[in-house]
Amino acid sequence: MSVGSVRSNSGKRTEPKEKRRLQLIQATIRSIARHGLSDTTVSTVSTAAGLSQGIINLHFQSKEKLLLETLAYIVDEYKILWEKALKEAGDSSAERLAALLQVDFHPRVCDRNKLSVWFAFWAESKSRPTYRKLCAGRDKEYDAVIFELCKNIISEGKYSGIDAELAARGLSALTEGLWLDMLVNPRNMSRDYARKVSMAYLFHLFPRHYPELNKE
Amino acid sequence: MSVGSVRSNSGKRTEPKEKRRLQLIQATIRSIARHGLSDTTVSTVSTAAGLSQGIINLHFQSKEKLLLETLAYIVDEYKILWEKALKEAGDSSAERLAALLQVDFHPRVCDRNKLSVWFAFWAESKSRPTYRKLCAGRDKEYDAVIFELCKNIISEGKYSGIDAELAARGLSALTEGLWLDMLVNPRNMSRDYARKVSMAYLFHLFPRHYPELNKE
DNA sequence: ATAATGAATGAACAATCATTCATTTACTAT
DNA sequence: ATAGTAAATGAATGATTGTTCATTCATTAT
Repeated sequence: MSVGSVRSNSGKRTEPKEKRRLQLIQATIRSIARHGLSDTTVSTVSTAAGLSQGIINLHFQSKEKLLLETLAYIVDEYKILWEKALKEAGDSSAERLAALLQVDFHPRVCDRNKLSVWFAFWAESKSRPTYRKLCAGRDKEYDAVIFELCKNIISEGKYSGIDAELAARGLSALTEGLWLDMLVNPRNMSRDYARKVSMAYLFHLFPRHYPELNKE
Repeated sequence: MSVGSVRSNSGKRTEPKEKRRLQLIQATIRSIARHGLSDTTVSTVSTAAGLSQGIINLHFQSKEKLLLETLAYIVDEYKILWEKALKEAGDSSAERLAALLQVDFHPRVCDRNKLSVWFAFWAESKSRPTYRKLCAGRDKEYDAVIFELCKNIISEGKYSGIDAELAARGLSALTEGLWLDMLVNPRNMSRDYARKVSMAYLFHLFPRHYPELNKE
């Protein structure tokens, strides 16, 4: 993924390899969003990129590999974003958990084109183990972090009657469900409202840790 | 959908029209679950049904119409299930809301093959208005009912600091997210556990209405 | 039994798809 | 400038797809 010492020569007919690959991946995202995965063909992608038919087999060996790298690109971007958020967040578990949710509703993550890609691959993950494995990496780490944070908050706040795992699983499922609503029915679910729904859940779980949420 | 006065002649080579159509719809569900929507062809469906190639264009005019009717079938089944649950439920809003969640995690709804179909069409709904419209009907009614129930429970229980719409949207998003987890990672999310996550959410929202949930 | 009906078949067809590769084009080094 | 290298093209290819339809077959009515 390193761009390295690539000279800036945008618009030229021949671009450096990594730049073309990225361009094609982004064109793939747009094509999946516009036509759906079923109707995404080599032709729709290369047209979206403004390039020729053969370009895909030149830079990726096959259409299937392009699709896999497109999924990997989105998974990677998401992971980088929330790892960065964790680094920059404060020390308290409550802050760190809130920071994670900020990422989940960040414009770069909630972009409707990218959501199309997430759900396109999730939908086919049952029949394609390769897709599932790529996504499973994300889930495992992410869920573990959220679980730890919930556990800390519960013991810090001496909350009784809250199971950390139930709360954590609920939180991550809630996020996924809100993503789906934003994808399918964007008029009824904006990014900002989704964030509010998610924060309301946090407030009801841990009222003493998120008192300010009650006033929004 | 009325089977009417159809004589039972299972196994015969020529079945009544409605029976064949249902058989093909169920084969389509299995095919989408097994191969994904992208790789579901007329051939995979007819093979899954144990019938010949031409059968699909005979009973449905095209593959596209078969897919639409398959989605409509699942949407319909779900609607019938939760309308029936509402009729049979008690009068209190708390009971009625719990009854709805029971349906959401009913084996007939959470069947992994059917979840594959839901998500396959949701994933493509952005590019196919026809799919979105079919699903939108479900969402609108369902969300309205959940919202009303939440509103009633809030006023009954004099809960302060809970916005009914935030709670309702959260509840329906949570369900969808749990469905996704059951589809993508069934080992980590069973039907029973999903139900528990969802009930825990209810308990934290309305603790005085669902005291028993805290002991499970 | 026989004829009539229509459901089911599957080979054939046209369209669409991913992939290949000989050719063209652009950039770099000398 | 020129040769050499790499990138990009797009027509051609073979495989796959949805659809059609003449034929076969099972059931029903006479």
